[in-house]
Amino acid sequence: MTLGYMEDTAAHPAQDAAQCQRIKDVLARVGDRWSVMIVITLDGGTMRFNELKRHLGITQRMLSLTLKELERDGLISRTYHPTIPPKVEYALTPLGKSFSEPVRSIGRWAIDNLTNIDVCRQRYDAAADTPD
Amino acid sequence: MTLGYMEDTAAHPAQDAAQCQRIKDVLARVGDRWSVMIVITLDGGTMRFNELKRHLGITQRMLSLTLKELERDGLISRTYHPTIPPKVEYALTPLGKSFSEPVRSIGRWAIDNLTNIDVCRQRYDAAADTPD
DNA sequence: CAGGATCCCCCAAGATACTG
DNA sequence: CAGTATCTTGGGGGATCCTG
Repeated sequence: MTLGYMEDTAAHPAQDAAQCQRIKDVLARVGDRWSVMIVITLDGGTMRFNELKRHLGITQRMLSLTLKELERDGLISRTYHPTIPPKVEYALTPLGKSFSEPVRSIGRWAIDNLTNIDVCRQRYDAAADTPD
Repeated sequence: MTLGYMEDTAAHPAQDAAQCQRIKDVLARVGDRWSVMIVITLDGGTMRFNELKRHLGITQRMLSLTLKELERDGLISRTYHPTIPPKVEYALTPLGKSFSEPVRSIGRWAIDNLTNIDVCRQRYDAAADTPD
């Protein structure tokens, strides 16, 4: 599988289609805004629930849901300390850490090209204002 | 900027916050399902509108909108051939190609860890069924 | 063929309130 | 503190029809 052209080949059409679907699934999870932000954040070290909440400016609900999904996928671990008040720590698993690498490369690209994209947008918008 | 912990530091709080926001913006564009799929597909070579449409199983509307955004961001180029019938070719720009690299690394990670994630999910779901 | 214009639906995600 | 439960809404995105 090449990640490039992904059309059905005469050779193994159904298999490719299935693979593509699976990749879409993973990318859906991975592409999710909050998932990415959480992974990036936890890459900096273990954090508690409300720490993440404040840090990301995410709502309680979305944080809770996203963390559960990430834990289900094995990307993060949840450690509950039955103290009073309770304390729950979230951290990247080895799988999560391996995932954070390509994610960081995307992040780095984003940083490196922020202004680049801005220039493109301005040029595009300017051209739209002056049609011809 | 480290992409790790991104909390306000005493040093430059506002700047960090602004950067984070920008990164979120770019990731929002980049994280978009169709944007990623289109970039991956075009990484395989130039394609026409309906080719992309068939290939991705995307609706006309979404394809049109997403292509416009990608063009605005300078990731893809649009070449119009005023023939009859008209012919429009889409291709990655150099910026788009540079972006496709980290995207491909994510794709590769996804492929490498599909089964890995499946196992984690099954284990998680099984544990949920047998709550201790 | 390449797309613009419209209508419409559904659910992702925010806000709010409550609990162990 | 670390969540769950419930209600509500914006807009993402599909379907359909139309044009140069």
